[in-house]
Amino acid sequence: MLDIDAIRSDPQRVREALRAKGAGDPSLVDTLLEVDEERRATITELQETQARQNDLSSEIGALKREGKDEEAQARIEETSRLKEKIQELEDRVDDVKARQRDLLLKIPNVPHPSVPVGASEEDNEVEDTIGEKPAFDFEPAPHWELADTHDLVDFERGAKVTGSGFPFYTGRGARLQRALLNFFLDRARDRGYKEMQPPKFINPESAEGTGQLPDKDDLMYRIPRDDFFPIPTGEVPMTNFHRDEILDVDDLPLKYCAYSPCWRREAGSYGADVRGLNRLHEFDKVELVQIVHPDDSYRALDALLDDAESALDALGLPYRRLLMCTGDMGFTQAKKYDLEVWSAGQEKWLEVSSVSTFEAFQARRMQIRYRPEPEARTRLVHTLNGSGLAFPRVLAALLENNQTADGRIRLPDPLREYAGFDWIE
RNA sequence: GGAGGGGUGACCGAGUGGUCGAAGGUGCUCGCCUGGAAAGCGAGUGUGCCGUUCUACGGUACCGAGGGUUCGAAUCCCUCCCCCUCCGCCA
Repeated sequence: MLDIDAIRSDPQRVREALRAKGAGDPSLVDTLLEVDEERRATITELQETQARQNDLSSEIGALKREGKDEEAQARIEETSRLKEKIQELEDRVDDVKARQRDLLLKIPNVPHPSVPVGASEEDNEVEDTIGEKPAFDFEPAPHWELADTHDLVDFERGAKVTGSGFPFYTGRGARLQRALLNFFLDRARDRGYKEMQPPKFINPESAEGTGQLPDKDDLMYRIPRDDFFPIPTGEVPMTNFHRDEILDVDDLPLKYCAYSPCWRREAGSYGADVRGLNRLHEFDKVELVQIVHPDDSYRALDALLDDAESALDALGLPYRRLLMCTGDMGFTQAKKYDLEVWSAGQEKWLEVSSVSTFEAFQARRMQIRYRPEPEARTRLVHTLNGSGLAFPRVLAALLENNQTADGRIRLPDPLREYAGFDWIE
C-alpha cells in the first residue's frame, strides 16, 4: 500500500507506475484523489460536530453538579439532535474510508528508477551469468528420469495419496532434502540471520500484510472452517512477525531465516514446465527476511542477493541473475531479482530464488515502524526477502548437472557431509 | 471441549458513569548537582487521523475487537478474539 499523502503530492509518479507495471487504469489515481478529498472533508465535519457535543456534555456535567437541572436539560436536548448527525457522519466516514482503502489496495508499488521498463519476461535484463554450464559427451537425462532410476522421488504415489504436485521424496532423495535444509540454514545463520520456525498457517490479516490478499487470493490454499491459509512462502509469517509493532532503531536491521514448506495452488499454470520437480503444489524452501532502516534498503537488497547467490556458488551450480522489468516484477515489489539455475538435462534455466525489496509498501500495510530517535515521530521500516533457496529445482539441477556417463550422480563437496554420502549410484 | 480468572501507554500497575489519554512507579530524553559516576532534584516523554501553520499548536478518535445503553463509557450490557489456572482429550 502506498502513502496517500505521497500520492496526493505526486500523482503522476503513481500513474506512471500503474502504466509501467501494466497493473491497471491510471485513472484509478484520479478516482482515489476524489475519494480522498471526500474523506477528509467528511472527517472534518464529523470532528467539528463531535467537538460541539463534547463541549455540551462537559457543560451538562458541570450544571448537574451545581444543581441547575433546567439549564442542563436544554443542552441534553441539543446533544440528542447532534447524536443523529454524528451517527450519520460516522457511517459516511466509515464508508468513504473503506472505498479509499479498496482503491489503495489496487495500486501497486512504484518501481525503483533503476528498474527497466518492460511489458513481460522478455524485457527482463540478464545482468550476469555465473559459472560454466557442464559439458557432456552423452545426452544428459532430465531429473525425473534420474530420480526414477535411483528411487529418489515418487511422483505417482504422491499423486495417489494427495494429488499431482505433491511428491514423496524417498531414500537418498529424502536425505538430500534434509541435507539441503541444514546446509542452507547453517549458511544463513553464519551470515547473520536469526533462525526461526514459523507457523505454517496464517490468518487473513497476515496474508493482507505481505500482499497475498486481496490481489493474489487464488495463489493460496484455504482452510475455510478456521479461516486459515497454508503459507505460500515463509515470507508471510516471518514478515508479519513484527506486524503492528514499533521497533527499537538499534535493533535494525532484523535478519531472519527459516525453513518452511510452501503450498501453492498454481491454478491455470499447467503447461510444458510442470514435469518432475519443476512446479509443485508443495515444496520446501529456506527463506531470508530483512527488516531494515529505509536508508539501508538498497544496500540490504545487494547483500541479500549475495547471500542467495553464494549458496549457488557453494554448490557449484551455474546460474544467471535477472533484473526483473516493471511488467514482470509483481504488485508489491519496488525492485526484484530472480536467480535461475541451469538445468542440463532439460537445457533450460529454472528459477530458484527471487530477491526483492518492498520499500515501505508491506510495512505500511503491517504498520511496522521504528522511532529514529527518542521522542521523534515514528517512521515505517523497509522490508525485503529472498529465497535462499527453493529445494526442488536446486535438487533437479544438482541431479542433472552432476550426472556421469555411467548413470551415477556426484554430490558437490559441501553437501557430502550433510547428506552422509558422496555419490548416488 | 468444560469451569474459573484476566486483557489499560515501551514496561509494571491504579482507575465501576462526567473535570480520564488515563494516578503512581519503572524505563527513556534533557537540565541541575559531581573531578567523573551513582544516588538525589526538576522538566519532558503514547499512536493514528483532520485542520491550521509551517512545525508548534488546535481538534478528534483510540484503555483486546466489534456492537449496544446513555446527554456523556476505560468504567454498565451483548457478541467475538486472545492470555493464564484447573479438569478432560491428545503428538
